Amino acid sequence: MKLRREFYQDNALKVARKILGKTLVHHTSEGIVKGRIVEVEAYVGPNDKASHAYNGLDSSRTHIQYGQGGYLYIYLIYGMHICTNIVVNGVGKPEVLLLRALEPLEGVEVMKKRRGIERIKDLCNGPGKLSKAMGITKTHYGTDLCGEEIYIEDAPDLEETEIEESKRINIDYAEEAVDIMWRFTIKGNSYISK
DNA sequence: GTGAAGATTAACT
DNA sequence: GTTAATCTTCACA
Repeated sequence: MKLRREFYQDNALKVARKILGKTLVHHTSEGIVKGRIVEVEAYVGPNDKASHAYNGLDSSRTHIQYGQGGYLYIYLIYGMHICTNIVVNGVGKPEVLLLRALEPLEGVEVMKKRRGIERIKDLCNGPGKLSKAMGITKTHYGTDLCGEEIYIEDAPDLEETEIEESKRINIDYAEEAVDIMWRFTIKGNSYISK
């Protein structure tokens, strides 16, 4: 069962809790790959210094964030890694969720081939890694998650006690925003990033 | 047109 | 723990 548009039309912190445990699906020419979402971070612009949309910045890169939820926001970081984000909330609300880690479920052989490694636990335990393993590239910027190529499959909601909140990672430049607990993980899952 | 910095990763010491 | 790899984007002129 594919998640509908309504799922994404809510504030980032709520959607982050709901999206944990759901399954990201990508239909590619090499086969179908699926991964369970076990770690996300919320970026709530324009008041979040760590967000690319901080201070209401609406450039060609961030523009997709201002549209309605349920679309992919993709960008290249450090010249070599792809980061995959999901736009949430309504028009005029630049809020996104950064996918930080997945638990590989299907198409594991394809992931191994793309990543060039064998250890399953290392396939998707980081933003750049999961993007490569899932076959997501810059060309997927703006892809509609309510379409057929990439979407999220529904799964039962997790118990509150299974969700762990913590500080976000690698945003030291964001001053006071570094202490906000906007990273959400599934407690005890061994596929989350280091 | 130019320059600085980054929501990371892997391979070091 | 430290560092190189590598290129897009933004801010300014």
